[in-house]
Amino acid sequence: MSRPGNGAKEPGGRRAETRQRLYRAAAELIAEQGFAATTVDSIAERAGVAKGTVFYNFGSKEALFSGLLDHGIERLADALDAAARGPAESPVAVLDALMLAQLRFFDEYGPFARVLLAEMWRTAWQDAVLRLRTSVLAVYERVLADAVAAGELRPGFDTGTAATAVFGMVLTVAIERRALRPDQPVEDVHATLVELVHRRISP
Amino acid sequence: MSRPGNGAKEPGGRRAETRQRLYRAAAELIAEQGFAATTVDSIAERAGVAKGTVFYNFGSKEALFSGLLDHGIERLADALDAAARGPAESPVAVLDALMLAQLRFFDEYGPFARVLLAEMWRTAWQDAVLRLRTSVLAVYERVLADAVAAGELRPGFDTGTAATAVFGMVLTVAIERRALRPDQPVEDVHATLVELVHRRISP
DNA sequence: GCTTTTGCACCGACTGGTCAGTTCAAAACA
DNA sequence: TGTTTTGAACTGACCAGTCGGTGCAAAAGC
Repeated sequence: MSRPGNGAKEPGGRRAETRQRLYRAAAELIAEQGFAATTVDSIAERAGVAKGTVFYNFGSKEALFSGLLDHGIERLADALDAAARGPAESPVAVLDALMLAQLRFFDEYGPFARVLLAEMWRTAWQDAVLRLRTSVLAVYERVLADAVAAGELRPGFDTGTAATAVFGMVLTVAIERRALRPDQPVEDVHATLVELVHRRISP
Repeated sequence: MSRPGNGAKEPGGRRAETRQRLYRAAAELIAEQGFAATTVDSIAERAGVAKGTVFYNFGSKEALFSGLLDHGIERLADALDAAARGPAESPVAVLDALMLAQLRFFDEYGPFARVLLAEMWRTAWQDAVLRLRTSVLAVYERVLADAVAAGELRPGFDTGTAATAVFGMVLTVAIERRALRPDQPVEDVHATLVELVHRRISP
């Protein structure tokens, strides 16, 4: 039958590329207008694809969006994991690296950052939020726990809240920079955040 | 004309109360579902009012939302201003007070916090964002600038980015707490944020 | 006093338009 | 050859905004 057989796995495949284009178009439009205000027609048009293709590939508007969230969260988790595995002198230095990696990721996938921020706490996508918590926030929390273990943070420090705090801080700043100060180097923003969090200040 | 003509000004007036109820209902529903997905019918229903009343009072769905944003931003700005004017030993202590005030405000008006987070960067509401920046973020920025002047922060420190960072951090944490840890005292969350930002840590 | 008028605030059925999702035959691909 | 995409027509639900009408309390008239 004409049901989605496979072909979705191979990264370079025709179908995979169509999906990428749809993800990109959907992220842009939803970032601009929100999920409900974005029509499937407009997504298809921006992706340069027929409307039928959207339903052939995803089955529904919701499934497309759900796939988009999963896709983005997975890539973000990969980026943070990679940063966390790099060489670093101390847990706190790893925290720096994480923040920079998150900034760079959202610099590249700006529309996704806005989608994530806007939809993150919507009860409709609780599954995706759960994945965000277990695969992205967990990276931050682990590093903070390491810092506690290394004596760089007080024992008993609430690493869960702190992880959310740092993630939200970077997310907000990344979006603000893209919207209002696109020319400011990411490194400068990162330096400010590091100073703010680490108090590495020389008056 | 023969009669009060407005009635919108007097806080206890019938019309003012209707508007308050509509703001509240709209904030709750939009926080849950987003602006576009929220119908005027549902807002009216939750407010215990007929649909026509919404249009009588605000003219359009957009105008209602715009009014809601302004209303909330104004109250938030007032809350932060009050906190900033309170007695404090140093600019950094004022920063603490600001974060606590913001946490408390969003604790009380949780739905508004989510609306703000989700819609803040939507180009459609640029005016409201501008008001947020000039009346809310400016309070943070001023305090940070004071800290620079007092030698508590390095000269040249990017107070604009830092203000956004702190605001976004508190906003994110406030929403997460309400959604996932409603029993945790606001003061505990505040303490964690203060430690994170101030490095007041005793290993 | 007490009756009538005025107009604010509200009501809710109705309308005109929009959009998600379906269907399918034909074409393009690989 | 089987898979994927196309494009266009169709439907059924849904929704913002409209509009004629109601209730009511204060002011004006008597």
